[in-house]
Amino acid sequence: MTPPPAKPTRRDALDNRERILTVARQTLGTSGSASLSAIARQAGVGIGTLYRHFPTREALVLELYRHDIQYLMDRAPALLTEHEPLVALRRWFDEVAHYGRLKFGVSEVIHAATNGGLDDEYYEPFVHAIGVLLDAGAADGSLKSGLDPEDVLLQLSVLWRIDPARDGAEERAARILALIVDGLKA
Amino acid sequence: MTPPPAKPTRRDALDNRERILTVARQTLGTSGSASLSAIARQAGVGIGTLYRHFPTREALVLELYRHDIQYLMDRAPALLTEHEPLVALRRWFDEVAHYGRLKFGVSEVIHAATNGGLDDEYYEPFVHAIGVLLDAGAADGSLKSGLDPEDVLLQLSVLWRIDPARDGAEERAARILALIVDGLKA
DNA sequence: CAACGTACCGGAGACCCCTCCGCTTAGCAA
DNA sequence: TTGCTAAGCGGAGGGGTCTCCGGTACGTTG
Repeated sequence: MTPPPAKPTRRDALDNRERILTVARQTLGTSGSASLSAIARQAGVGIGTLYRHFPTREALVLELYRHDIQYLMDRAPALLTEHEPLVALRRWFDEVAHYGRLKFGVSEVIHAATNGGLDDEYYEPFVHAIGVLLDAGAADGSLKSGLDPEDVLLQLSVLWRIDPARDGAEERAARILALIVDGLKA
Repeated sequence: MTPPPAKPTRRDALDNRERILTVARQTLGTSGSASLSAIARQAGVGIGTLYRHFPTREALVLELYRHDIQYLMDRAPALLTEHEPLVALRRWFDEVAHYGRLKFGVSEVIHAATNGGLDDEYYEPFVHAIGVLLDAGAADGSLKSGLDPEDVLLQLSVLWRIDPARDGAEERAARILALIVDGLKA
């Protein structure tokens, strides 16, 4: 989670970047699905400008939620200081699931991220956070050892495929998390 | 897995349908990503005609693999006659994973199917097949009881997100399947 | 303060998805 | 055979994504 990639130096460029982010926060934050062309129009910039600043839709959304994601990643070690590894793991999963359900759009993005196609500026910290939890669990014998964090992240990505609008979405997420955790236990 | 939905009655309609499927089998079957407009053009029909016959891209692909999918679904009860439930479950998972890795495009489709948005003509049999396996496992005590087949299908859908081109794709699929099965055990 | 190089702008354009609706024609009925 | 009619055709059109490159203006340098 390094600073924003290749911050523009010129003033107008920075202004544009901010305007785009402001508009995106409103539209993407609420609807979840808004055309990039519409965002560019509302922000008063050309479509080309938007794409230069944020090469993909994911890049834009990730930038919106940069801080939140950072927070989630930091929670992994924090939870480990408060709970036993197994509990910490489960709590962290819950928090991730809960967050993904709130902020529409993040789901799609993390989904994309787990595909590996994304710049791993976001992928790697995610894998790292999981790795920390898995290591702790392996150390105290509650989890299998030798687990691959990427495998687990992939399993987690299923959460984003639960339609939050449908009834019982939350329960389903909880059930699946329980299954995943059971599979990881030693 | 009922007969094709709403078979057209007129001859020209049927001809068009077949020509579309023939072209699709070649293009989608090999590349996996081909524009529907290109398929329509190659098949010598208007884009509107293609969309009338196959309302979505998934509908088209699913039609291509109808028989294969049917075969997979039938394998579930068949495996149960040859193996203990737990083994049958694992074997069936393997077959599904293996098949999905071969036929490019199926992945996307089942992925979409698991979203529920799809006509459940395909979704339901899938859930049913899993249900049969889960029931057998619950009956002999090797699996948890009360498992929701839809949950399991959702977990399985993660398989389609493993890039088959990347190294170690097969191993990763196997690892994840093992984790899933472990999570289902009693 | 002028002038210049380049970082950045912005929209036209290529391509795609999907819908809608006026036109065509297959197949039936007289 | 000759209508007739609705099932079916097909492409124009609206909206979207993403690229590319001629033009603009920022900030620096003399």
